[in-house]
Parts: sequence; C-alpha cells; structure tokens
Amino acid sequence: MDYLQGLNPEQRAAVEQTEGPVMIIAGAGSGKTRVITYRVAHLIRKGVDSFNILVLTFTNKAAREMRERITHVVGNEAKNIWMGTFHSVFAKLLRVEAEKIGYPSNFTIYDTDDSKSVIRAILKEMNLDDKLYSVNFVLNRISASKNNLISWQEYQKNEQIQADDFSSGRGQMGLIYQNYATRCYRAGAMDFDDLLYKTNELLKLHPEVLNKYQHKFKYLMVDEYQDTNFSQYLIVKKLAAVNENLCVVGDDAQSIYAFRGANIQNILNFEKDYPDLKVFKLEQNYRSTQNIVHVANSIISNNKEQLKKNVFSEKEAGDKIKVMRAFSDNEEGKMVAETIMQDRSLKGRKWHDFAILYRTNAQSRSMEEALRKLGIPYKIYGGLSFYQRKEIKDLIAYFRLTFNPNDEEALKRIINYPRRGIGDTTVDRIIVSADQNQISLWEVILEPSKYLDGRTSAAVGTFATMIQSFQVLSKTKTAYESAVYIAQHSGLLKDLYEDKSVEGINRHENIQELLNGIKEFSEREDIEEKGLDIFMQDIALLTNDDNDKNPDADTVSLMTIHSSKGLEFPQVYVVGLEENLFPSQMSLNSRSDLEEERRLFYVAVTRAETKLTISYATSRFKFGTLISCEPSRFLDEIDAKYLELDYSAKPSTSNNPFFDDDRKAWSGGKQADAFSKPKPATSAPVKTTSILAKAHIPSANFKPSDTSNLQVGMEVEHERFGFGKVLNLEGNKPDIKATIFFKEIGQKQLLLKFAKLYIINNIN
DNA sequence: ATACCCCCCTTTTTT
DNA sequence: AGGGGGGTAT
Repeated sequence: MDYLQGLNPEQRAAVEQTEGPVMIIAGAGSGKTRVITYRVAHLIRKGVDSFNILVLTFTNKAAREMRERITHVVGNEAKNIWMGTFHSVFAKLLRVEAEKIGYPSNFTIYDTDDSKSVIRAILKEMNLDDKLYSVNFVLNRISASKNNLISWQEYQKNEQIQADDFSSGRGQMGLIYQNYATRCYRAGAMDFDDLLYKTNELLKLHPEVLNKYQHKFKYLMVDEYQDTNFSQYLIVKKLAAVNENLCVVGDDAQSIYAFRGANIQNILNFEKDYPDLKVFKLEQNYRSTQNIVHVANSIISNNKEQLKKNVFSEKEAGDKIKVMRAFSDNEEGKMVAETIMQDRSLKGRKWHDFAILYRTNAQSRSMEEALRKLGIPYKIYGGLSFYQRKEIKDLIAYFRLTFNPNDEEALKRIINYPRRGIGDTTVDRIIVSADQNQISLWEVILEPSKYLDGRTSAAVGTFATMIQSFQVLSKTKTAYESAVYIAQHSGLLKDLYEDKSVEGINRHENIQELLNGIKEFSEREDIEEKGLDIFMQDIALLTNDDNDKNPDADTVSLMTIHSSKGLEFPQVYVVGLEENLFPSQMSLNSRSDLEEERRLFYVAVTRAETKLTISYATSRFKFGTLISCEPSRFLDEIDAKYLELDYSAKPSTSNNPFFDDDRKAWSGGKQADAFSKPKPATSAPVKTTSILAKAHIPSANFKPSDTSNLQVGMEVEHERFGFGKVLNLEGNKPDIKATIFFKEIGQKQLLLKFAKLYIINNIN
C-alpha cells in the first residue's frame, strides 16, 4: 500500500473510505485524478473484484489515462473495470440489452448532424417555418426533454410545456418531438441523449435488468459529477441503490455544462439523497502559484451559489498575472505569439509548456496565423473531429447501411454518392412510396420495379444489390477486408482518387487513414471479434483527441476553455477577454448563465501552473465585419494587486480603420479606468469590401461557333470562362463532354450541347 | 441531373 | 470570413 504514502491526510482519507456514499469536493489542481485512481487501485488491493467496479468519466481521454495509472499500481486487473464516459458505457450496455426495449443490438448512433438532418426533413414535411422552428432550437428542446426524461407523450400532455410552446407560437413542438422519436426508432437509431434516456427506460421497465447491474456494479465512481444531468443522475442513483457504494467527485466551481443540461444541483444536493454521506474536501492546490490561486479565488467569489471551500497554494507567490491589450484580434495573436517566443528562450521552455485558451473556436484563426508567421508549431484540439469530415462520414455511412439498412440518414447520404443517377426526385419518390405502403425505405429499394419507373428503378436496384453484397461479405471477412472492399466497390475511393485538387488529395489521404485505423483494429490480439460491425459500435462516440496520432509532439496547444478542463500547462494564455465574447453575449440575460461563464473563466485561469497571461483586443472581426470591443467585466472583478498591465502595444496602422493617428489617446490610464476602451473614431461596424474576382469580358467579335467538329487541342473562348484549350472529349453524340483548361480559372468540364464556345483556331 | 451562383446565417461551449 | 442551402442556368 505504498501508494498511500504520497497522499495528504485528506486525500488519503478519501481513498480509504471505500464503503458507503462518499462525496469528494476537489478544488482545481488538488490532485483529484490521483485520488480517483488510487481509490480504485485501493479497492482492488483490498480484494474487490475488478469486474464489480464501474467508473464514469467525462471524456474518453480521462478514462484512458486513469486506466493506465491504475494498471501501474495493480497490473492487468485494471482491464476488467468498466470505465468510460456515460455515453460509451451505456451504449455498450444497451448493445447487450437493446432488444428488450425494441431496438436491434446493432443500433446506429446518430450524431448531431444526423439529428439535425432528421429534424430538417420533418420541418419540411410538416411545412413549418424554419425561422420560427430553427433546427437548433428544436433539437435543443428535444434534447432538454430527453435529459429530463420527458417522453414525447408526456411532453404533449404536460400543460406547462404546452402553454410555453403555444405562447411562443410553436404549438407544433410536441408533434415534431413525436415524429423525431418515431423516425429514429424506425431507423433503428439512437441519438446521444437516447443513450442515456433509453438506459433509463430499460432500467425502469425491466427490474430484472436493473437488478442484474445493481449486483454487478458493487462499487461506483463518478468523475466530474457537477456536470451530470438529470438523466445521468438517475441512472447512477438506481444502479447504486442496493449497495450504496457510490463515490462522486467534482467541483461545483467548475460546472460549465449547464447549457447541455448539466444540473449543478446534483452536487449541491447530494447530501440530501444520502444523509449518511461522508464528505471530503481537497483544498490544497498543488498545481499553481499563489498569485494564480488568489486570482482564481477572487473571480469565483463573485458567484453567489457555491459550496464553501478555501483553495490555497503553498507554492511560491510567483509572477503577477499579465494583462495585455491589443488593438485588433490579429494583433492579439501577434502579441501572444511573440511573448511565447520570448519566454521560450528566456525561461528554457518547451513549446508544449504553452497553451492558448479561448471562448469560441472561431478565435483560433488569428492565433494560428500569428503562430504560423513566427514558425511556432502548434496543435488545435477540438474543432472539426476526424470523424466529422465529409469523406469519413461518407464511407462510414456505407458501413452503417450495411449493418443497419434501416438507417435512413446513412441511406440518404450515399444513395447518390458517388453519383449513380439517383437524384432528389427519385429519393423523394422512394420516401413517398415507403410512407404510403407503411414500409421502410430499404424495403422500397429492395423491390424498386414495384414503385419506380424503368430507368431509375434499375439504378436503385443496382445500389440495393451492392449493399446486399456488402452485407454478405462482412459476415465472414475481417473489419479491414470488408472496409477496403466497400471503399472500392462503392466507387468512393475512385471518386476521391480522381479529384486531384489539394482538398481531394487530402480527402483521399483521410480515407486511407481511416482504413489504416481499421487495419490496426483487425490486427489487435486482445479482442476476439474483429468484424467491421464491432469496429463500428462506438465510432460515433469518438472525438478527435481519441485519434491523436502524435500526442507527444512538442507543440503549443490551442483549444477552447471547455476542452481544457482537466488539463494543466506551465504557461497559459487566456485570450479574448471582452464583453459579448467572454462573457458570451448569450449569457448576459440571466444570472445563472453569467455565473456559468464566470466558472468557465475560473476553469481557464486554474489551468496555469506558473505563468498566466490574459489578453483582450479593442476591435475584432466578427461575421466578416469589424466591431469594436470593450474589456470584459471579469477583468474588473480581479483584485488589481495581482495584475500587471501591459499596454505597451502600439496600434499598427495596417488593417485598423479605428486608428486615426491620434496616439495620445491610447496611452494606458489609471486603475479606475484601466480597462476602459479608447473611443474609436467610428462606433458603427465598418463594412470591409471584398475584392471582386475579375470576370472575363468576351472579345468584341465573340459569337458561339458550331462545336460539332470540336477536336482535342483546339483553342476556344468562353463567354465567362475566357480563353482555354480543349484537353479531352468524352461521351456520345448529344452528350459530349469537353474538358477544357481555361487560362484564368483552370480546368472545367462542359457539355457541348449547352456550352457557348468560340473556336479560335485549329492547330491540329 | 448537375453545376454554379447567390444569399443567408453563423459564433458559445460538446458527449 | 466561410459554409451550406436553395434557386437557376447548363
């Protein structure tokens, strides 16, 4: 039990209290992960069967790291622990039990894009105004309902909800919810929220199943408990009801997911659910200097509702917190990049000692540009995940359809990609036929001649046969063999291979990368089943940091504050501290939203170990328009004695329409108005005009020639595309397609029967 | 059926 | 600024 030696008394007490309900309030940087991992290790050392332990984390990454650290202490036993995110753990459980609630065990998991697409289709069908019923609004409303375990039936019956919807003119919401749920069910699909919602349904309708897992999971631990929603809360409560060996770990000050349905009350009220609860508070911060901890405390003290705790550091006081003012977003990036450059050589840092944190993903651009200019290597976390790329989603849609032919979103995505002559009209006809005959789209597709006319019916039939061949094949082949076969025979690989543009090559490489990933999976020795269906099972739940090829590379990290939770860096830059950006404009309407923003700021600040720099710009581009910005109210909330203001930046004349050469006005003021914004010359947004691409002006004598005898090598002029040379001709009589290289715009394909071309010469 | 152009909206955060 | 959807010419 030597691992207990490295813990402070409070940490150790929390580790050793293995029985009964336990709540650990862990301040930022207080060794929370250590405590959880050692607690699990301790359980196993004490003789608890690792199969009886369930650990729920917030990210896959956290789960992976914990498992590694536990393995370090207890060895291979760690493999048997059920450990993962709520979504992945209960997806796994649902795969086993799905049939009990009417789903196939190979159900598809719809991601947010799939959900939105379903909603779009429903709105269209119901003829609803998509301004009033915006897709985001509808999805949020459905999501919130599911997270509060309100079924569509209850939604329609609930008077309060109905009154709300009607008063906002959205009386059809209940019906939309019903249609959405029905459609997902029909498609054998669950969305993210369903994974929790349906788990609740399963445990409620099937006491024998509940009982089974209650006895399986004798010990439960939940990390980041402050971020759980009602649906998650109830699953945990039910599973723990028999043994009550439930340990939750969290920090109410770091609750930043209320927008997604997380309920901070789950942690604030935990004591009421378990009166014999043992509470441990971890208050010593081992991560940051005293100055950083003081700043963090002074920020969070502006929030009203919180659990009392006193986070302190015994490290050195450290540097003051630097506040930088820039005059534009680009300049902010430049200042950050330059100080990173300086500090690296001055203090002998590595690139990976630095992190730049921002409120919104859109802010990454100005930072990237600045880093690139100075040749600083960086890596962006979050943003578009590998699995969200179009080409990856396309190939995966083929896989999805192979294993679940009812998956309508997958079907719609690929039925005409690559192009096989099945257009929107045909797809609409298939949908109508399916509705009329009360059958699935797939059933229509299987017998196309019954519902469609000759030419389209043949194309659809070929498509169906192809998918069926994938189904047969995948039953016997490994994941890799099946995947390669499907990528080739769907025509997708060829389609991408033929695209020689930079993006096309990139897409082709991405597909190869996915196939490589599947190959690795196929070659794994620790799993028995290696079919493509197994690989597919939780692919929808993977995020991009699960696909990090080179996690140890020495690069500066860029990410949103949300995705920085749980991480730490010696030097941290928190950028964009401006009103309407941080705090976000959306949060200004309610106290609780504003408090969440403040907690977010708290999270950002507490990522820093030794040096923290905060910056803001007085103007920035938003939606392609330059706007002027005021410093964030959060800056005023920090006690000035911890701050060091750097107003040395001189506004550069380039790209700054606000700057009117009146430099005197820009010198830093006193503390009272230290953050007050210099008045710009213009207060209204300044529209920037884009440079128009020059259009080709046809020659004076331009008149379309007869192109029936057009030959490769001829030089031609097009009304809009300008001068070009014929590279290739293909196709038959009326539908001859010409590939022409135009001087001004590059290669194009034109149908001769439509294109108006003037033949200049006939060199051949 | 397809390709291109224009206009709209976006930007809060993510499993 | 950039991406997506819808409308229109090819």
